[in-house]
Parts: sequence; structure tokens; C-alpha cells
Amino acid sequence: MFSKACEYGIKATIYIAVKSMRQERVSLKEIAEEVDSPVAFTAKILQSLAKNGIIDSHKGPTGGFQIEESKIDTIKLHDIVHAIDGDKIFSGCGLGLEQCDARQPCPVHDKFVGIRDNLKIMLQNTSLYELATGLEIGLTHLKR
Amino acid sequence: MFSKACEYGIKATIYIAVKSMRQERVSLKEIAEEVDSPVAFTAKILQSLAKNGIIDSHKGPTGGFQIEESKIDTIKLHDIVHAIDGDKIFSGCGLGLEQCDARQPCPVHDKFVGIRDNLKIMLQNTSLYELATGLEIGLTHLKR
DNA sequence: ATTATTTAGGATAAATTTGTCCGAAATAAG
DNA sequence: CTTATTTCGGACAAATTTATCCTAAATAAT
Repeated sequence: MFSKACEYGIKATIYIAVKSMRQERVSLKEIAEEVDSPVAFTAKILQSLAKNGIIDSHKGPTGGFQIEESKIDTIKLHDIVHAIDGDKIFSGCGLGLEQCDARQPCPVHDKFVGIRDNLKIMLQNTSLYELATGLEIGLTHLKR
Repeated sequence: MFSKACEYGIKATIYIAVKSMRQERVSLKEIAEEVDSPVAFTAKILQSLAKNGIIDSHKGPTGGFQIEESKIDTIKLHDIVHAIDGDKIFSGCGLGLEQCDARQPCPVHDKFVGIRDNLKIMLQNTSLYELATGLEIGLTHLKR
């Protein structure tokens, strides 16, 4: 469903959010450990999240990543996925046709659009705040 | 959403079904042309569809692929996808965790399960017959 | 200023998916 | 039986995704 990059990106962002709610900055190393993801690859993903304005990064000692607290309930799962995978998940024909729309649909067009709309709505409706809170109160987990 | 292999496989199966409803066998070459897919790669996919009992194959002159007519409305999109991609689309955690279920869920578990159930139900409910008929009466198309 | 620490970013490598090539096996027809 | 045609299946190649490595740049602290 999601790419590995996206999986790592989502987990990392949730972890950063939890720490940011406590006014703490976290290092790449800590994130990768807590989220069980390859360090260097995670670095790339965090880079693109930073470029897309989802997270903030700071170099040097005491540096690391954090998220503006006011943003945490504004940011949606959709924004994270979009920052990493672009909109290729949300657009394009289910069978890979170049020309496929309601007028000239592929055989699975309608059914596919239905599923994808569900996905999009879900992603747009779930906030980072909600995900981070669930983790903090021990309702959910990020490792294993 | 689907792998390329799956996209080609679905298109090919629908095309074979249309021809089979007219008691015609089709060659790999014709399928690849009509479905706009790479010939040799399509051959591999058809092989695995044949091994999984979705389609029948015959070697030699006048050979080719076909589908038992009685099967056409029994076969569901789900069967095609499963024959090609296995059940990796239907199982596993949305964030790649090894241990993730209702008791120890990842942060997106519930939402993810919801979407995936939709997908599964859709795939189990749409028959090859329905897809082939739509194509035959010109309601849908497979190229471009 | 110097040093230690941390992210940025480019180059490279490994793994997976996608795609090609070609000889072998089956089989229909002359 | 021979030949032409078609799928089978293994080896190989290209492209993409995943992952690593290393140097540079920034920056906090001494």
C-alpha cells in the first residue's frame, strides 16, 4: 500500500510529534532506533519532510528534528504521504492506462475510484495529533 | 496500488474472457497487442495465471489461451490479483510492523484495516464476467 | 578560534520489480 | 517424420526502490 519510505516517514513523524508535544527535539539516531528503521535511509526521508515544511531540522549539537506544536493538529496523514510519495497514489488509472476517466473508463475505473476516494478521505481526516496522542497514552506502538 | 504485473494480468484476463465467450482462443502476441503490454513479461504473468488455474493454455499451432466459459462468472478480480501478487496486499501492517493487530495496534491500524477491507470486498465482489461484458459492449476499454 | 556534534547531500551499492532473450517442449498440419 | 507455430522456463538485463557511506556545512560549547 505505502512505500517503505512512507512507512518510515509516518512512523518518524509520529515519534517526533510526541516528543515535540513535550518541547523536546530528537536526533536522527534516536528516531531510527525508536521507530526501527535504517538510519541513513531515514535521514533522506526526514530531509524531504523538512523540505516540505512538515518538520523542522536543526544542525549542530543539541540539534535534531521537531514539529511546531501549533502545527501538530493541522498536519494530516495525507500531508506526510504526499510529501514523501507525491500524488502518484492518488492519481492515475488502476490498470495503468494513460487515458482513463469517467467518459472513457477502464474496466475497473468506478470501483477503483471508490476505493481510492475512501483512502484519500481517511488520509485527509486523520491528524498527526490523533496519531501522536494514541502513541503517547500507550494505545498504539511503533516497534516490532 | 496494483503492481505492473497485476495490471497486465487483469487486462489480459479480461481480454481472454471476452474472446472465450465467443469460443475463441487467443495467442500471447494478440493479447499483448490488444492490452498494450510487453510481450515477454506478459508471457510470465499468463504462465502464473495458468498455474493457478485461472486460465487454460495450449501449445502448438492453433494454441493460445482461453478460459472455461462456465468459470467466467465464478472468477473474481480477487482471484486474479491473488494469483499474481499473492496475499501481500491483503495482509500485513500498514506501517510494516511484524506484530500489529487489534490488541497491539500500530497508530494507523484501525483506519488501515477499514480501507483494506473495502478493497478486499470490492475485489471479491467484482466478477470477471462483469468486467468482460463491460468491455464487449464498448462501455470500457483496455488500451492507451 | 577550536572542537565535537548533528543534519545535508552526493555517490554508490544492494534488493526488488520490471522487462528481454533464447532454447526446449508440445502439438497441429502437411 | 518433418516442419512450423506456440507456450514453457531459465538466464540475463534494465529500471526502480531501498539502503549505505562519506564528506561538507552548520552550530553549540569550551
